[in-house]
Amino acid sequence: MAERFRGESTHKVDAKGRVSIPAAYRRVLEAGDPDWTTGLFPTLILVYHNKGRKFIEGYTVEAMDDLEARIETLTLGSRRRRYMEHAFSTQSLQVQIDPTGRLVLSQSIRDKFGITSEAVFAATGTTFQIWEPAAHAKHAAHMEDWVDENDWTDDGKDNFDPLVLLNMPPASVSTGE
Amino acid sequence: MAERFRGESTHKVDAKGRVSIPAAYRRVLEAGDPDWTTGLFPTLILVYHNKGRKFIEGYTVEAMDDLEARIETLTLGSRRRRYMEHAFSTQSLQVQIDPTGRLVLSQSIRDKFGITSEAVFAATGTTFQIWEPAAHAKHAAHMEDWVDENDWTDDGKDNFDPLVLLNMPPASVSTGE
DNA sequence: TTGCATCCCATAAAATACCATGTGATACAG
DNA sequence: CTGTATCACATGGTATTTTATGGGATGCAA
Repeated sequence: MAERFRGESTHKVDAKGRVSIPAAYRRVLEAGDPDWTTGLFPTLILVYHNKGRKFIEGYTVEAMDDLEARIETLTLGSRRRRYMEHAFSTQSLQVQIDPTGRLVLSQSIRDKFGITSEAVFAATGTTFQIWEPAAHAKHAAHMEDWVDENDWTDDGKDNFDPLVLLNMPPASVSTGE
Repeated sequence: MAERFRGESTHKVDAKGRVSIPAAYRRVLEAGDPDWTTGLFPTLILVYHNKGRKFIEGYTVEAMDDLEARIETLTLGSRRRRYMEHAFSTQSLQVQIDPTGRLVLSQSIRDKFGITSEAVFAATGTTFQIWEPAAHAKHAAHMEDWVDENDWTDDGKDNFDPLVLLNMPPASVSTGE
């Protein structure tokens, strides 16, 4: 099992757009970069399409290879495939961590996500997200609200445990075609 | 079946947030870390989301792999899935036991759970919990109250045996979507 | 020449490694 | 068995190393 991104933290973004990547994430990026060896600085991929999301998504080289392999299983020339390419190839960029553990977010990307002096890093396992702090807070509150709106168990709303979410049949989704 | 955490104990937390892990738990953590061999120090995962709970939860590497595999069966992009990722990846961290059998709880985590000079460790089988002592006492009392409030058998409240709890159909849950 | 993007250097605070001790449990020799 | 040596555990302190963050100088391209 590949190493996974864990944890969340907030970091300063300076006038040049430099941000420190949480040290714990660096270990994962190193492990997920086939070309990395001690002394080198790992490469990662940032996906900045923002259809339905307000964060930049960070992938290890390995994780992006996997995702691309999955995209390539879609029918060549299909809309779905073109859209995935648009979202994950066109609107992404490959960057390298600098010697002090930082990466640079260009002005245009910062503008796109409203990032100014600080950014929140939130891990989700195989990827991590970079958010404008207020947007992240709002998103987190949204998720809590969703949980609060439902009565998940016979044990009262105050005793919700996320694990009950595993005890249910998956929700169905439309295929869109 | 993997080894299981058992027992409870209280340990000092020093100014740096260091706490000894009960020696008995260490054996379980070692057994549950695929990379561990004699002489090494096992890795574990701490989950600190506190929706409906007031404790930090400790997982072996193996137990967390299992949980993640289950999370990955949820539909990618569904609310449920995102919530699980938020709870168990974003609000978690991987740590390693140090040579003296301790782990470090950062200031922010200690603040979140009100932990200051002492912490209670309580085993629950596949995971263990870390509590602020007073919160743990309250929680324990709460559980006893719950038992006392119900008439479980025809044998009178003073003759309650927890094993009767096994003689009941599981409670149903809502799907929330 | 002005706006960026790099590279190099600097530093305070935080995290980690390293070393030390008392104490209780355990093993072992006599 | 019984005194003693050994070991594991819980806990404390100090020394190093990593982080996170800042600034300036350099190169280049619009």
